[in-house]
Amino acid sequence: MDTKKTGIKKERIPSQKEEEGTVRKGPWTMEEDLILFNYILNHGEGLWNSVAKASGLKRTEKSCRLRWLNYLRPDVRRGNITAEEHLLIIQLHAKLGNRWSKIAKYLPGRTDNEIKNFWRTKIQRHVKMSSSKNTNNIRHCLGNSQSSVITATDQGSSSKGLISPATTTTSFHVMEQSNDSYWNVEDIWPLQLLNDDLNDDHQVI
DNA sequence: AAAACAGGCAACCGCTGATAA
DNA sequence: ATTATCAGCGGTTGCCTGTTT
Repeated sequence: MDTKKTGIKKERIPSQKEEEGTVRKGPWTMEEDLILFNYILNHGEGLWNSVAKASGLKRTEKSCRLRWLNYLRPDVRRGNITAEEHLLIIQLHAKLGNRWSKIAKYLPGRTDNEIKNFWRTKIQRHVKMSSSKNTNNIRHCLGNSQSSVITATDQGSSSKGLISPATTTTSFHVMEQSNDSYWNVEDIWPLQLLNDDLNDDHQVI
């Protein structure tokens, strides 16, 4: 999978536009960001096809949309995932699976891409590591629904009342105070790492 | 000091569902 | 009912940077 390790690169057939050199790819420049930002400021979100064309950017509509949603949008939060967000992601993932956009809705300012990356880099790796040394930890944690708001077996209760965007910050202390060895707190996550840069002050533009 | 390695993350790709014609 | 187009989603890739050897 990881071409960094395998050295195998997947061949990609360039589209006609790409071959003609009319579509730009790769990292966005500040100029492009400004153009897109100003265009959306003046014309509003949506109609990405026309955004891509009318703004004069040599980008696809998908690229424009992604850049806006993941980076330029004013309400996008920068900086590390907080402890509360971390726990919420774990809980929501246990319930929703890889529905990143759904999970993102419960984390204001966080993008599905950000959460997905976070899960893959931080959580999934730890789960693999800890599962190899203690396979039962996860099952034990998720099956023990008394102390967690959402569990893997909590399929029927869905979103009505148990958890919602308005109640996302509740109940984390309950889990942390439990005497049980939770993989999602003890194994996964050295808390101090996540609190390092909470006050980071990134500029969007 | 330099090379190799690994992690983090932005961006791309392909697929799917919704909607309009 | 069918087809075309658009928007959104999840998976994957590849670059950049920090760490280790």
